Amino acid sequence: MRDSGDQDSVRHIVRTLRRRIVAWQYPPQFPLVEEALAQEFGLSRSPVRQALTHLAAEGLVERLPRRGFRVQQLKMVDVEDLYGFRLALESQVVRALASRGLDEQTLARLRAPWQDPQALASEPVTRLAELDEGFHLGLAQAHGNALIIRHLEHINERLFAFRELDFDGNDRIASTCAEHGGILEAIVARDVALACELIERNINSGLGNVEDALVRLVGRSYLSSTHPVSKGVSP
Amino acid sequence: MRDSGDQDSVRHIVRTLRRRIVAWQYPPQFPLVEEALAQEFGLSRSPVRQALTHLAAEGLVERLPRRGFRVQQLKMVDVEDLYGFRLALESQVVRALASRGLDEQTLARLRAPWQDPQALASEPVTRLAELDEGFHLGLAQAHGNALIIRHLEHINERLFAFRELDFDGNDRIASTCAEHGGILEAIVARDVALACELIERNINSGLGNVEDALVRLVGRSYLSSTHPVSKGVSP
DNA sequence: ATACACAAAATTGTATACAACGTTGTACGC
DNA sequence: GCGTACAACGTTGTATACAATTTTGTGTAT
Repeated sequence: MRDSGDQDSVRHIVRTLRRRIVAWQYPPQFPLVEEALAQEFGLSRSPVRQALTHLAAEGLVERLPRRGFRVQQLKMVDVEDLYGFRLALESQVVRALASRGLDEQTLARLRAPWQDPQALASEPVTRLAELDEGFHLGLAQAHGNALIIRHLEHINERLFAFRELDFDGNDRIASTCAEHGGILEAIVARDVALACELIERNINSGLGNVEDALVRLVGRSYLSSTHPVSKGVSP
Repeated sequence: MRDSGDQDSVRHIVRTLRRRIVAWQYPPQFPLVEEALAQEFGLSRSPVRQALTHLAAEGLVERLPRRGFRVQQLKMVDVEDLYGFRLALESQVVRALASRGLDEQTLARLRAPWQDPQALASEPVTRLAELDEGFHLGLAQAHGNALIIRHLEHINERLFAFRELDFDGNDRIASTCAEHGGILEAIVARDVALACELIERNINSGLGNVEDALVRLVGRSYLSSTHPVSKGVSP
């Protein structure tokens, strides 16, 4: 019976810790002590240390020279940077697709889930978030740049805790359908500028929703540090 | 006398190995054996292993489950993906800058090195590559997205071996001056579409040059898309 | 009470030991 | 000669030990 995995327990630790961190199961700045984690996973410090090194390279934890690893707190400015990064990648994808076209089959596959807003209304929020991720990732896969695809996946993982906030309001479903449909239309019409404009609006509305939802949900206290969550109250 | 560094030997190993790998001092697929590296650096396997884990996360080496680390070969398709990735980031940067403007001071600093093509002609190629990197990074810093900045820096490191190939031809200097000047002009004129178009042309010409230079230098066999870099003649 | 000095505890960084696994070379059977 | 079984070797994966350093706690002097 293979207990912890036939190949690598490091991967298991990485995955588990990553899921916990992005789901905010640790408070920000929480110190991840090697020995404690080793004991919890029933392993020694060696694989734990490797996992933490990996997570540090991913940016999920920070490593202080002789003081160990701490969970990296996502500040509001980080969320904004992530969305800006995502916007850069996706607008490039959409621009390229609009300029070189999209085959029927891919188009149909991307369009399918967003044809019927009525049906989507009864889906659970998690499912909506998955479909949304699938749409954006599908565009990137149609584009084909492996690096961009990988980074988009990573962004999705990093924003895991926020993905459901995007679909908070009910009217968000209808507008998402409209936006996705519009983007595909613009691509098919080979209208580069329009497609770019629409994806930008789509992503920015997502960011706006997340920001609003955050302020509403957790208040300004949780994510504040350098840049407070609030958009407006500067001295 | 601090021998290997006051804080972390891992960083030293990472930096050293990274420099070697991007400078092609190892043949592709070269196996990086922990014990051998440990002996070379005068350390034990633990820090070496951490360094390799880090490099694997960066994509510079690949890790085979129970068979260790090997240097990841840059195939032509990877170079293309890197340039595509870079294009995504930079065109977003330029678009944002063009739509919100650029202050005089930054503008002057970015423009300065490219005013006088004559003077540049006498600079060594390495210096030209540095200036070029400085221009593109400067734009990103003016934009301000920390993630984008970090990724651009990483791309530059990854493409280290190619950076001088870009300035192979002599007329490349003049055209680079023209292109950079044009980009800044478009930003100042708030012409988003033009700025985007120009940065795309600039980056793509860079990719083209690198591809041409590669084919000229090492032959098409070296970096062929599917094939690993094997110096030996294939059957 | 506060500040400083110093010792004790906790934690990281590194080294080493050992077991599990993969690879390679060789001998044997066909 | 060719293919397979098996042993010897090399390498990774994990555990553990020890040293260096930071943090914490305590006692004393001001």
